Amino acid sequence: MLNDRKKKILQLIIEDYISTAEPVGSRTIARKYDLGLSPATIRNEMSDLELLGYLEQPHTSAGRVPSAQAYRLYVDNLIEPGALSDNERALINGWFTERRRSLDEIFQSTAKILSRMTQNVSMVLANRDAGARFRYMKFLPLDEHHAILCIITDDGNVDNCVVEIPLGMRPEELDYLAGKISRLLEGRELANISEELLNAVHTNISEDKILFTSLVQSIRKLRNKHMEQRVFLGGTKQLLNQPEFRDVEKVKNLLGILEEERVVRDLLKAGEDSGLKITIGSENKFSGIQDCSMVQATYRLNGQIVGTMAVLGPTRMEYGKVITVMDYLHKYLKTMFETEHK
Amino acid sequence: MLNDRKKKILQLIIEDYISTAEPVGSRTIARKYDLGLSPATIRNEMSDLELLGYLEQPHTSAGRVPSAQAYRLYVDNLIEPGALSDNERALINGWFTERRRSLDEIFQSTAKILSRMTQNVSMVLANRDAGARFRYMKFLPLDEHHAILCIITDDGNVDNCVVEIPLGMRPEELDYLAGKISRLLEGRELANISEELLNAVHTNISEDKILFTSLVQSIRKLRNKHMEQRVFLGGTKQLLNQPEFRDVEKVKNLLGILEEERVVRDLLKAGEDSGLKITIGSENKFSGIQDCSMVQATYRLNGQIVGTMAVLGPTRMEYGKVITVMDYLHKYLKTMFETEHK
DNA sequence: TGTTAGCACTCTAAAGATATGAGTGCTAAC
DNA sequence: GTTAGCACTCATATCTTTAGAGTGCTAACA
Repeated sequence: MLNDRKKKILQLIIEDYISTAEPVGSRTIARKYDLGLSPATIRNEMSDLELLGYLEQPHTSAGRVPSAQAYRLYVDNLIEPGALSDNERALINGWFTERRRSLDEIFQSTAKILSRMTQNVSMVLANRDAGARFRYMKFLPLDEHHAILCIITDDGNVDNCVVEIPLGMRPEELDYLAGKISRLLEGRELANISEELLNAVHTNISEDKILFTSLVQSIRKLRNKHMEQRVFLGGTKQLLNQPEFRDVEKVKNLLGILEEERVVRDLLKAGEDSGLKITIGSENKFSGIQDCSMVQATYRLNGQIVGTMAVLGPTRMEYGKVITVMDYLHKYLKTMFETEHK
Repeated sequence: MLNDRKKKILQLIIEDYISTAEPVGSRTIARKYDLGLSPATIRNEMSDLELLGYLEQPHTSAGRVPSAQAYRLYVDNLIEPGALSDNERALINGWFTERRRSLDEIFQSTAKILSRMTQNVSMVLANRDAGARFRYMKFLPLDEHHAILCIITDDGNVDNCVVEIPLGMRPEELDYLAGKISRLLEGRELANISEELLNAVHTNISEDKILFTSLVQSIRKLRNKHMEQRVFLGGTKQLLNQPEFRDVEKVKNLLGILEEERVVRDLLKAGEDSGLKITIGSENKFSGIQDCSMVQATYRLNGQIVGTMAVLGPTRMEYGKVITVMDYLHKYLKTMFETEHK
């Protein structure tokens, strides 16, 4: 479609615009990059590129700005995947080791790093071990009326909640109950502990109806809690570094959207299927961010979606850098998870 | 010191400035509020107030703006504690019931409500049950090499972590160990489980040195985790609604400070002793927020500090409203905690 | 046929000039 | 003690001018 020279010029314009945020003129290209062409020639080419829909002019006497179509071509064909500098790599490693006690903190760190490295807002959607299996449950006595119900999954996670128990129930009885239920649910993926199964548990055992209703309720609650997807945001501050958000109104607008966890969740879920997804400007169907671009990467472990991370920013985004960073983070997380889960 | 008329005029100026963020002129006061005085008279009074250090002029032909000294007088003497409207009360209750499964979520909601109601940044420092007592510990078997160590406190909380155990150790042995340690620590406030005590536990029991070192380590870790103070922020978005933060640079500045959890923690800890503390402008010793005011309230349960909440904003802050909201939240949280802990 | 120098033209953004108006301080009269 | 009147100040808004970056077009050149 475009000859090599046009492509080259377009690429330079895009990259110049990405780094300066200023409309790019023919002279700039001629001066900054040694193409062996005069401004006039470049001007002619730019004129063509505009006609083809790749460039736009904010006004007659400004330079030109890449269109969404140009960015699309750029990320699909022109982009050259870069590598992180040793410095950056060290920075990332440092941030990660700073805090990483729990899964949540790892995801939070991921969001933070992503935003720091890309100077944009980052979002991480963590699927809490959807594949975890029920191992067993156990009661820990608390006082005469209460015990703590613990559910242990095969990845070594414990979820617990307080349940009410009938007065005078002995520990052995509780152990017996726990064992009975455990045998029914053992080895099940939490995701597959359906309502039907819970109901089956309920009817199957008839020792103490009232206690059981509350127990099944608690199991359900813990199951949901364990499976809950969590959203982590990063870089609402970096946002302010982007010239596009010099205007406070725009910032408010975007922050308003990000504040709604539900919206962010939907946004991320929408792009979860493909490994790497880049949405440019109005390609995105969510209102309010149609002048933004989003780069999203979804990661799996044994086929299961572990999480999805995304960077949201102006269409003028360092796509190459973003992809490189995400790639590095992916590898990092991968080894981290694999050693963790042995 | 000031006669009643001066006080009244000063109060009106402060309140007008708080609500409009514009320097207040003598005519405005005369027109808006029916004092039975002409602008000229008010002008004379204002001139006096300026001489006394209560008012400042941004420039000759602007109105006047209250000084820090004026705000100090205002919060100490002039302020009239308001009441929340039914509407606001309903709003708060709604936000609280929206999510309140865990302690953390309650504190997070508190921060959110505080910022929404006051249109300022809010901070909540939660002392995780400093008074909780060790009840007992228990091992939940996981696999051949690992068990989950659970520590149960008298408030029904369970903290857990995975510990490595020697191959072939039987559940009964683990139970025996757990019992032995539990007897040593039982009834102790977690805060009082000192390093010495842990060392005593360590030397006291000589069954399996290596296992024990790791166990004591884990207990220490869980103790620290349980006692960890947590910081919750709210309303970084509301910040942008304040005219003082129309300038993106200022926003960045403040957000930069709030991003450092350590700084926020120190900031809040500094004002923890008194019940209600209002710091105006440069009264605050922390750099970067010296053109801001902070209203902070610390709450106790049985003498123990449960948490401290604060609102940070421009010196032009609705002090009355902030205090009213905090007061309401305090009562709300109090009943919530008391019913929770019976 | 592709490339380039030259030049008139366009249009924004910065700089400068002018006008408006809110607010003050002071004086003199009530 | 209060107030009307008036000159004065100064930030802000508006208009005007200027400078400069960039374009499109034409004509000449390889």
